[in-house]
Amino acid sequence: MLKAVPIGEASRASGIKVPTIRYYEQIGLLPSPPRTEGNRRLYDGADLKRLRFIRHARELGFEIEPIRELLALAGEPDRPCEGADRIARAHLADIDHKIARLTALRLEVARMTECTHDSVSDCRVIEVLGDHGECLADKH
Amino acid sequence: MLKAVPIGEASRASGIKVPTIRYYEQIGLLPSPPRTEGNRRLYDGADLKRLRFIRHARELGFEIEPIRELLALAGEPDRPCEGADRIARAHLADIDHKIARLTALRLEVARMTECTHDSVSDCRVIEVLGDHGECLADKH
DNA sequence: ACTTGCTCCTCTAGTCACTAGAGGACGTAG
DNA sequence: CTACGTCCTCTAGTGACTAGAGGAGCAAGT
Repeated sequence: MLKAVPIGEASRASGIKVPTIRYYEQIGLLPSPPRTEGNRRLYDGADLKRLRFIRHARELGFEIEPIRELLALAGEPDRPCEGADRIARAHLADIDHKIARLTALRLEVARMTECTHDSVSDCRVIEVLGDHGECLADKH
Repeated sequence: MLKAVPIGEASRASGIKVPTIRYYEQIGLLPSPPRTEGNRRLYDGADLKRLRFIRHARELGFEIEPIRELLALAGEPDRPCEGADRIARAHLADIDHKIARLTALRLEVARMTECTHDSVSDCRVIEVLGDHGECLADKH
């Protein structure tokens, strides 16, 4: 309500790039703001708050659809906790899964790079990649 | 040289889906194999080896371009180690970077889900996402 | 010979979350 | 009045596939 700002300033205030803000509007994550006579978007304080919410959620690795749900839940001050909590827990499980997978990969790639490096034609990197039996785990 | 197989069998033997094999051929990761009179691809042992190499590298999280380089290096038995080792080490650094970032995210999302759950209108999930000051770190 | 069912072919378009660029209009400071 | 920055819309590109349409080849059974 204090003042409405153009998209560039909304971008600076939220840390979201200008084309990305327009993209969020296009996919309906952000409501279409009013325009000036010159057809330029004008964002108010609520829009900026929403943008910062989105940015923070994206930084935490939430995908767009969960963010859409979280925004809907944040909109109604009654019982947001169950739904929001479920989404956050699902995301946490996803993060744990990714960390576990990357840790397994790390181990194998590290083993691979333990190349004696003096030997020339028997490179562990190439060898390990070529020989499937060298692999520790195949799980996704 | 033992026998050439059609794409479906190459898929089963390598664990790479049929459309993906065709895609690899399209982007030049895999040479175009000879065809039967009926225009069907025929893969020999070297092709299957290459496919398994690619699959294993993909499973370890290598991207296509690094794999392309690794395949080129594997092709010449002289001095493959320096280049291959560099690629593998770069990938390892990338994995470490991702793990570090995910670990930081995990901490924050976990903190977020420590919701007392009895309180209704003050949900930590929504609150943390809305309030930027709650954030521990902003780094990418 | 015919049909059934599987595999194969090419081609296009869709995924996710943007990003880049073209080509143009507006707004303001000098 | 001109220069520059900001804004507009629209299209296409990214990576690494995946899905589907629409059709042809091929082997086995009737």
